[in-house]
Parts: sequence; structure tokens; C-alpha cells
Amino acid sequence: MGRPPCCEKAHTNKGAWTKEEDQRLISYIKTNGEGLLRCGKSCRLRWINYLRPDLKRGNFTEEEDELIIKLHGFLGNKWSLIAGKLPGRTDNEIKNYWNTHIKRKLISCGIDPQTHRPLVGEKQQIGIRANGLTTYDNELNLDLSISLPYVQPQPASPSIQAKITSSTLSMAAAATTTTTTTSSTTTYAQSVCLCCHIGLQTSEACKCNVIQSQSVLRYYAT
DNA sequence: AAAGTGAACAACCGCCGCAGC
DNA sequence: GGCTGCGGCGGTTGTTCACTT
Repeated sequence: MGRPPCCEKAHTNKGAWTKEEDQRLISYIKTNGEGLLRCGKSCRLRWINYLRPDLKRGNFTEEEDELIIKLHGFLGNKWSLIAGKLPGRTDNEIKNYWNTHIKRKLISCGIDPQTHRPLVGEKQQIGIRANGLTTYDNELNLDLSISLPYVQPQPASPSIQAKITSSTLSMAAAATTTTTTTSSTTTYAQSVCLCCHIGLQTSEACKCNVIQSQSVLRYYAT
């Protein structure tokens, strides 16, 4: 037996209808009319995606952005599962947001939104510094001569070092589930965004100059 | 001001799995 | 075990709105 019946949800009755329930239904319909000429599916969707009182309204925060990308890296297009981790957000909302915002952002960064790996075309066009140590970097042609200015890494403060833990998954780490950049080998840490990491500092999506938040799209390069 | 275009979002569609008979 | 209806889900389409030409 697979999925539990919907009636096992909290605060719902199951089994035969009682006389009282019948009466309540009748009185409700008497008051509100038979209906909206809408099927149950449509009503459900409307309630879940729009009318539910606990829905969060407004733009997605950077934290939510990051979480969605992270979760999508693990779960793929399992929008309902992703939505389960974002209180107040619906699967439909997240799906739309992914398709209209995040997808484009990743593509502009040269990341395939489905695989979370670099786009093939980008590999050929963009020179990545040879000291980038993620596995997908290793797949790139590091002999490419075009390169962006290299900034000498600054030693990380102890507090920043402490932040470099498995719980501080960066966007880049989420984008490539096979990354080998781990805190255990980190000597120096420099916080850069994903676009910078892949050499797209001039990209519109690069947020280094816009967002100073510690929690946003961080990647700690060695 | 009107037409064209693209982004954002809501809703619909079709498939699948499950419960109930 | 087979059939039917329903709910849940992901993909897709339709609609609205803002912006540009």
C-alpha cells in the first residue's frame, strides 16, 4: 500500500457521513449555493496556490533563492518536495519562479539549470583560472589563454574559517553535486559569488557588488 | 497614443498512483 | 485482480501587465 489516504490528514473525517455532517453540508449549500461550476481539482488548486491564509506573499528572498537552487540540485524538478522546505511557498510558485528567474540566472552564469553543471558552450568560451579546484573546473580546458584578472586570495579570518563547514553549502557546491572543494583542505578562503567563480564578474547576474550579505551565493575558493 | 514584445504569474492538462468497490 | 474515481504532481499554456519602440 502506497500513499496514505487523504482522509488521514489531520482534522479530517473519514468513513460514512454522519447526519450532522449532512446537515452542515446542506446548510452550507443553501447559504452559498451549489456552486461555482468548478471541479474539485480547480478549487483545490485555487486554495493551495492562492487562497491559503498561510501563504507568503511577495518576492523571494536571497535566502530562498539559494535554498531553491540547492534543493533543485539534490531533488531535480520535485517542486512539491522543494516547496515543503519553503514554508508559505507553493510548488507552483516555486516552479514559476524557477522558470522565470533562477533558470535565466543560472544560464547567464553559464550553468545548466537542469544538470547544475557548466554549459558546454561556456566551457569553450570562458577561461577559468587553473587554480579553481572543483571537479567541473577540471573538466574545462585550462589551457585557454583568455583569462580574467586574478585576485590574490586573502587569508580568512578565524570566524570565516569557522563558517566554512558542510552546513555552509555554497551555490556552486549545490550547482555541482560532485564538487570536491571542501573545508578540510581550505587554507585560504575568499568569498566570491558563483558568477565570479566561473569567470563572469561582468555578468548581470554577478552580485558581488550589489549584495553584501554573508548568506548569499557564497563560494569559498582555495 | 498605439502597437509590439517579453516577463511574470495563474490556471489548465494529462499522467500516475492510490483507495474503494 | 480489475475497474473507476479522485488527488497530487509536473509540464505547459493562457492571461495580464509593464516596458519599449
